[in-house]
Amino acid sequence: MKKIESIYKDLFEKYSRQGWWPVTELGNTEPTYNSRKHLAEKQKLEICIGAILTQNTSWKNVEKAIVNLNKNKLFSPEKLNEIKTEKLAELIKSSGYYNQKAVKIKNFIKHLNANFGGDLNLLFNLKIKDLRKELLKINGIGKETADSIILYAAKKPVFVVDAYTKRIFERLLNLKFREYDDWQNFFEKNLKKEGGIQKQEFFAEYHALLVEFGKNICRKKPLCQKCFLNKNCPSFENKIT
DNA sequence: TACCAGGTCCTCG
DNA sequence: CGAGGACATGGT
Repeated sequence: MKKIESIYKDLFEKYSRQGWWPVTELGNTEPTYNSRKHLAEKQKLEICIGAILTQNTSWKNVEKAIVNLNKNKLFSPEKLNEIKTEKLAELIKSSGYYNQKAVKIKNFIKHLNANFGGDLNLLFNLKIKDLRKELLKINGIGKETADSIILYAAKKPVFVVDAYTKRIFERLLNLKFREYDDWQNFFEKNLKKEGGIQKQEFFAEYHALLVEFGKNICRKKPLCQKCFLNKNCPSFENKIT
């Protein structure tokens, strides 16, 4: 078994299923973790907005913003189109960078409405490559945010690379790439099955597990003593604990 | 108190 | 290109 496969196995055995992406059940206001097989329109939009809100921000702060948006029934292309940027910024304040993020959300909605008639399914019908290109046209959506949307809202198999992913594999495998796409290619090539591409569920789970591991153990200042993967970790052996 | 969090864009050199 | 800065709240 490849190292990145056994790392997944160890993480899953330790943390079990993460149920990403957290989404609000219809009628409620707070997002919950509970891998849904099917997402309502409203929930897909919530994931897109959530992906923007969580840029360089802890999820707890994003949750408060999502609750506000839910209470105001704003997760619809029409409502988000109508609301003033300043008003939106106020509602998402807890997520930080709120002025920028309000503009980013508006940019996303404008693009969706102008080019896809406000229909996320129409956008998500694009092939992965085209969908990614489309999302990257929007000012405020970078590669990680685009891939999160593709993986968790459109439910297509892409490997999301975030700060945790890079940090964890730099330490665990001495892995280091300059470009985001090089990181992503590494995982997608090495996690490909013989029969074809890996399942979306697997990439979704792997990314979520890495976040959990990165938050609890492989922090910026890592807790190597507590780490259940330190056996073959070069960073641990080098005493960078 | 200082540091960190599920990044992205813009501006320089 | 690629480094460096701006954006900002809330938790530890």
